[in-house]
Amino acid sequence: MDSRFTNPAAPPWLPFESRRRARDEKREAVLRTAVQLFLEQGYHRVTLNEVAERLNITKPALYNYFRGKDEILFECWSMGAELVDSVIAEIDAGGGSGIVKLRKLVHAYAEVMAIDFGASIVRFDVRDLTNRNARIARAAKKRIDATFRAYITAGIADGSIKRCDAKLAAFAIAGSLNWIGHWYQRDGALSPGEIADEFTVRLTEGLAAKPAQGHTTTKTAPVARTATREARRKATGKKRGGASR
Amino acid sequence: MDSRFTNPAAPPWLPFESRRRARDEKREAVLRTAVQLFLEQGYHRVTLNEVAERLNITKPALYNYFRGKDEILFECWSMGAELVDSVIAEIDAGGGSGIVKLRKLVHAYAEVMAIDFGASIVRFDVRDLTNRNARIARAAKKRIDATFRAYITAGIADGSIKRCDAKLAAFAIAGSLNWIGHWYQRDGALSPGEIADEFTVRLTEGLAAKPAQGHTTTKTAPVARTATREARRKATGKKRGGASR
DNA sequence: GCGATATGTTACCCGTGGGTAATAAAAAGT
DNA sequence: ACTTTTTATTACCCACGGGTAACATATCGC
Repeated sequence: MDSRFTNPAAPPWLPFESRRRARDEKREAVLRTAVQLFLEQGYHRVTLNEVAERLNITKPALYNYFRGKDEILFECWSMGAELVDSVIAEIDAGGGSGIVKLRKLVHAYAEVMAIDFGASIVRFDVRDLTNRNARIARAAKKRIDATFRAYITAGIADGSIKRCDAKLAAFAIAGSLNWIGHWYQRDGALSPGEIADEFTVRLTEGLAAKPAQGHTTTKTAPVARTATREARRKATGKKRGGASR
Repeated sequence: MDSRFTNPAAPPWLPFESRRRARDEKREAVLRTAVQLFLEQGYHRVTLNEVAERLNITKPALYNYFRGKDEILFECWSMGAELVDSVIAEIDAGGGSGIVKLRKLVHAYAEVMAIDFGASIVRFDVRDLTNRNARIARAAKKRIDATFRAYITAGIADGSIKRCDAKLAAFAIAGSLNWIGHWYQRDGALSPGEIADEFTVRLTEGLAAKPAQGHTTTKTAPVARTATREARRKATGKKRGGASR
């Protein structure tokens, strides 16, 4: 079997092979490679030469797809943010009490942390981004935190969650989940599913008004990329933010 | 009142003032300044010139106290690790069931995360250290994690904590606490004490076998620097690790 | 007071790595 | 088949910042 299909980050530029794949595929291939390297070694220790080398191209070729290193970082980050956004959108679309929504969020968020792009949300340093992009990133993080808080507040209101400081409870839960992004590794003993299941009960058992009503088999559909990205992709190659940098 | 006494990181090199303070005081002043800058801007964005400037000296002067930037980083990290070590030592010295020890640890650890040196344990990237120091750092982190796990295991054994996966429970709790180091800020709405109190109940209420026996007023003495550092300080200026770098 | 040691300073080196021409070679359009 | 556009390459620039050498000046033991 061709390793290009088994290796998640295999580059479409295999030497001496047809290079006629679509631009977007290549762009994403860059991001997949970059996010791996960034997580592995840390943004500052990864050189663009290194990224390019893994893709069987050279550094300047990257500039056909991105305006600079920091934009690659931001796009990786963005991919992760979209994962979370789609998760939240789906939960909001569905119904349920506060505690049910919270449990869904905890479960799905835990799984996102086990994905490279997902982990990048919490492991990348927003200070490495341009001012403009940093603001976007911070706003997104704030929205995510607000969602945790909203579900808890809703749960207290509808009686499914017992009285507590929603702000601190959200911090505690989100912190615990974010930390997964720092210790999880694919080849570890725990699968993303196991981690998500365990964290779902562990992080909410103290909050539930009732001792926990049987197993929460209300699984969210496996995280998938949405189409929201499509639109923005077309804007590539245009000017970068004004007051940034 | 002289700002030197109110500002926590005021340098002892005030211009045109007597510079005859002890070497160790200056060394620590460097660390206090460095840790602040590192947390504020991130290790890679802080230049040694900048550190020196804040201390009213010049870059090469720093090399009288440290062998290089990474050693400064490690020593900052080390200060934090000692805070945790002393906390654990104190708890181990005292008695109590598993849940009591765990609560003490959670409370004290939360407070450590609100201290610059404490936050540095979780916010600095071990990959910025030399191989030798990175090993030391990783080992220390492992010991801390093992302590959380040990208290939980002990609690399950003595019946004060209900059955659960000790490994994942420890990850959940430690993650939540570590995350404090990422969001806490001195000028925020929450005081370290409030955070510690809230986290102590929030993170252990789900684990306790009994619904929580009144307020846990078993406060650990405020975190203080131990004397263990004294010995090592004397070794300064000697050769650095062999296979490192 | 006087040499030895500790602690600074100024001036410099140089490796690193992001970013940019200038240019070649495919792909695509017509 | 030809031009045009896209995509990649080779060769280079240069700012930045960690680290060092050579030198100046306190401080201290005696």
